[in-house]
Amino acid sequence: MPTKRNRRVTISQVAEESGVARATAAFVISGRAEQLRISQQTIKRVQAVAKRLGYIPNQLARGMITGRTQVVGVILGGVWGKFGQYAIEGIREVLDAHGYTPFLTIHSWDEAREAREIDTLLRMRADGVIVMPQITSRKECYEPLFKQHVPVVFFGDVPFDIPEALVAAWDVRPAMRRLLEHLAGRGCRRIGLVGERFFKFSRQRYQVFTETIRELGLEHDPKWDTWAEVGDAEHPEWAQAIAAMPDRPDSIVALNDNSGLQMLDSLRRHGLRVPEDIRVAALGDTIETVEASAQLTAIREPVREIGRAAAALVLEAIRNPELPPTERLIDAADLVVRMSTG
Amino acid sequence: MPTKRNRRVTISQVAEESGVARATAAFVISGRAEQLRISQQTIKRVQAVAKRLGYIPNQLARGMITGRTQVVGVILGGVWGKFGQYAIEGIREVLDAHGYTPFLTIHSWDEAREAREIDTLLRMRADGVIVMPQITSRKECYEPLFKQHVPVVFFGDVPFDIPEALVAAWDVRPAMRRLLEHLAGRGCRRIGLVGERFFKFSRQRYQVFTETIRELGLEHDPKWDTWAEVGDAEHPEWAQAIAAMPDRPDSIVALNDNSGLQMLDSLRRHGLRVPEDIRVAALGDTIETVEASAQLTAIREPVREIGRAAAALVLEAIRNPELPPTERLIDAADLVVRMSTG
DNA sequence: CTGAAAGCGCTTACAG
DNA sequence: CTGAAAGCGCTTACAG
Repeated sequence: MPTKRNRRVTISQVAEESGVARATAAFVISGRAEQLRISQQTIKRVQAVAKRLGYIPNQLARGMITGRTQVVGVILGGVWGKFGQYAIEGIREVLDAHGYTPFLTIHSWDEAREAREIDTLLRMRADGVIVMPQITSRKECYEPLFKQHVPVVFFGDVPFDIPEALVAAWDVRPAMRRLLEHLAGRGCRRIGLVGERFFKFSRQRYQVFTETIRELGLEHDPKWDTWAEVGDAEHPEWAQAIAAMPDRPDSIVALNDNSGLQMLDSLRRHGLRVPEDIRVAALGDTIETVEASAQLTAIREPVREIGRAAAALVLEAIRNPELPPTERLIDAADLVVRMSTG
Repeated sequence: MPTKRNRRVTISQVAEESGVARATAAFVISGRAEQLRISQQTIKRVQAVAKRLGYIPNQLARGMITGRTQVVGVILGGVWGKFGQYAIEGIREVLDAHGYTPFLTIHSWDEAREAREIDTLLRMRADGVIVMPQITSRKECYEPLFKQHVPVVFFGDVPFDIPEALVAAWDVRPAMRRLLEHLAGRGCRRIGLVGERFFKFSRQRYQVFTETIRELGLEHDPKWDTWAEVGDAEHPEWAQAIAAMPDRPDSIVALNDNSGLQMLDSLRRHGLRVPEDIRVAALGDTIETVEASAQLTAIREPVREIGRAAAALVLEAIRNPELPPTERLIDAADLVVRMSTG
């Protein structure tokens, strides 16, 4: 018989080779040697042997014992655009500092896929999960995580049927104000809106929108609003009603850049010139569609910061299972002026 | 004392609740019930109980026993551009079909980061690794994987000091031919080149370039060539020499789109008009820099297909540790004509 | 510091 | 099918 393949160096071998007890070696390796008042000399020796033998701790075994894998699942939509990169970097920065590893997965904007990824993370016994929810996913999708008491932090937004959750997201109030002031500065007075109803925060953003309109003394008529009813579909017909209005708005605020880009496209199809006839500005600047977004005035979402907040929150929840529902809101209002507002 | 947190349902509980032996339950759950000639009735019962209890197998425990985690580490540069998305989708498609899970990590074009990610995958006992090597990384970086006999498949290219490896990459010969024929069709005769020396395949691409030049009866003078000596740095000075040449080339082929984009920029800085004075065309169309790449004629790299090949190869290597060094080359020559060739 | 021991949740031969 | 058992590699309390 050949020797068993993949036979790795174990802590027992390190102990034996060092001439110490297994417990001693284990304490040295896990960096808690002081607890046992182990001499510096012994520590050095064990460390040297571990290095020489190429010892690499088995996280599986560790996880079995401690009940902690030190892994946090991260479910993204996909790896398009800068959004994902910044989000990951922010998340990783914080997890790293606390000895946790992100386990990155991707739902590709597919509900079934998202459910599968969640199942995988559950089997892998991730200690917690950070998820950018798929736009049509509902509470049911995350139920398995809740049932197993795996802390879930929602990144950016929450399905609206999950009223209480751990959330790290953008505080859009300052951004909304900045956006509307920018439009007002361009002479706009009559402000319409375009957005997607699916998420809780999208709805809250609408409220922020109407409140800010009022504060700034601008006009808003709900009949100028356009709401997407389906997830990813395109909406070339959106601007049809707007184009036909005698008293149409002079500008449109988009609750996210995706709907802003689609509105931009739709306005043109229906013969409206941007920015001459109508201006468009969006919350969020994730640049999914590149050429188009180069034309859309928008406010950058502080993705990296939200990533950090999300990671910090999931770690808190891992440490304290009793942590109540929490919303961490990051404000930022970094305006990028482009063609769509002239 | 509170009950221990995170206490999950175990196979023993499923067995007990089903009134069968633990071994029986284990066989049913792992889908090998026939081996023990377990009755359909028992199978149904155990499955029903498992479902009712919300049993989720512990992959850690499984991995401990079998020596296989069913996890394949995937190390990408980052999640910018379409490249990553397509690569992941291709990889996942194949891994999924074989019961493996991709463990996605990102080196962010940082050598130290790449080494850390590798260490993490080693601790997690990934069964194999697919890596898009960081451009300046050398053999040393992957040594820990080799030492532990973890199969490594290089995606797209290999550091040049690793002569023998498992590789899934693009067969650029047909693409090169297509690109040069396209340039010839635009009246080009004198072809220069720009590229990065760091990788093995970049070097091979040069050979393919010169051979194809010869086959097509085109001209090439090595003094027209530009080689990047450093990784990610920008090279605004690149075109200086070219602009000054009395007998300069009428077109430049880039060995990847990044160097093509930089050359495009550099040519303009030095007063050359593209495509009037000089044309540029690239191998690879990963669209990292968006606005710029909208101008660069290029041939798409078959990233999704390479992903599939890479995944298939790593699975073979996991099954057969004796698998000799292998190169899986995918050919594709999907030309996208843009401004840079007029 | 040592040494023996229990136990994490599972797989897997083995005798019945 | 059952039942008892070994073992994967580790952590962790415990008596010395």
